Amino acid sequence: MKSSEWRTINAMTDLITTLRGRGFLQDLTPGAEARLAAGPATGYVGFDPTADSLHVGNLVPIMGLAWLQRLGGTPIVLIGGGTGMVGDPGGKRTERPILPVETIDANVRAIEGQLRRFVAFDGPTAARVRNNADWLRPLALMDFLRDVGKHFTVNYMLQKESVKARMESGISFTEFSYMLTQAYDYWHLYHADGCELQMGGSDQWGNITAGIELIARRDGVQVHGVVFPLLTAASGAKFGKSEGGNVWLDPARTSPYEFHQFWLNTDDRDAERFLRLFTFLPLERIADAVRAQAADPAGRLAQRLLAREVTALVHGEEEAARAEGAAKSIFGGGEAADADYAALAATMPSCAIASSELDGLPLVDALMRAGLASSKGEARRGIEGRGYSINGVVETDVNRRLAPGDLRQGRYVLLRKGKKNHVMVEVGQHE
RNA sequence: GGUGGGGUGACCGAGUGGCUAAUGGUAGCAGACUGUAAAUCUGCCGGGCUCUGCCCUACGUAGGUUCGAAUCCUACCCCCACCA
Repeated sequence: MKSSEWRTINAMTDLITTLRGRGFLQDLTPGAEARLAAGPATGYVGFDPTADSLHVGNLVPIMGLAWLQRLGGTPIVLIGGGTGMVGDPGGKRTERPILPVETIDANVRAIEGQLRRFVAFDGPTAARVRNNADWLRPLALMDFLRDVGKHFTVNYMLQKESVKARMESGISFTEFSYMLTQAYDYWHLYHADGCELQMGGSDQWGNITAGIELIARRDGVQVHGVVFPLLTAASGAKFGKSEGGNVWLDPARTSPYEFHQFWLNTDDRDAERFLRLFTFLPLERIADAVRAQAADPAGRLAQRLLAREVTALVHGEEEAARAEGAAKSIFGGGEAADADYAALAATMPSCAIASSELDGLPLVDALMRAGLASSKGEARRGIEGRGYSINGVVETDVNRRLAPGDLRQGRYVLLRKGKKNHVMVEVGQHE
């Protein structure tokens, strides 16, 4: 993000205006707008520590927090190290597995690191990280029942969509109680950090309002909530999936190249919406890009801009440029020039193979190693269906074996599945 | 606790003794067409192999009947509905 594009506006009233203008506002509690117009607030968003990395599906709330800070507020990142042990019934059709405590703790640390790319941890509105394990795990059951449970009727809880949706398939008492633990989080952050705003996906509405309810009852204070729309791609597919897997922020899970490709492949119908949600670009700049896109759809300028910006935001300018260069080299037509191979290897998914193994390695095995096939049978069928290529040349021989002659730059072989999935096989110097 | 219904591949959902690795739909993957888009059409879609074929695993779990079982029997586990 270029510094010229950062806009620092102090009036907090702009938060709602900005969020609304960019499509973040699904719903907000009565009074939220007036409160935010009155001055900067401290607000929080919770993240589940169910994996050791956040994924693009988490980006909307992350951007929400970032805007909060840019417009004068203090962001709190709440990591659910305690609630992660319970599991939110919202959006889930079935009971969630409960993760071991050690796993959750490790995930908490990883996620915290990733969020540092989006919010500043210094300055007068420095972001704070809180882990609800700190107050939820020591919490005694009797205290919880008295201090939190007493303020809610089961009738109220049954009204919540997240619970209603599970009345058919069943819901455990543990997950039923989830909203109370989240309500308690809000109450705790209100007291410990003066937090007056909670943001989250629209599936969090019930949990957020439960927290507001708790604070109103115990303290007679009105706090606020804002929820973001849940994203679906125009095609109806789940947002944030690619090749059947999540698109992660962790470069070790999703390479910068793949990350860039994910955004580049955005449906035309989603491009504008995504530019507003996932970049800090001024709305006028986005409108320009959309106009250019309409004039020349094949140029896909909006997607290019989106991919460039989001990749830079998550992985840095350098990685974004590298991913863009790799895309150009691979999709520019023809086989990539020899000299490009080393550069491609730096940003694309890759897999290492010992030099002693390469000669004579069956292609089907190489494809498995590269993760481009989940079984040899699948690899064989794919080859027969003209779905795989080596260094840009379609391979149709099921019994094909790799040979030193396949190496480019002495150590690279580019395997491709379909049009878009590439893995750079890199031969190790040793062994 | 009682009565009834049910547990099939990623999901939904057929299938009531051999022709069933199991109909159909969705999702996914690949091919064609394109703009690395959408829509459409085509193929694939449990795993392995010495691959016009062969072998293994699979229809909640464990046994049993049978030449042969997802299909029949027994026990157990789990889910749902109604009643208590």
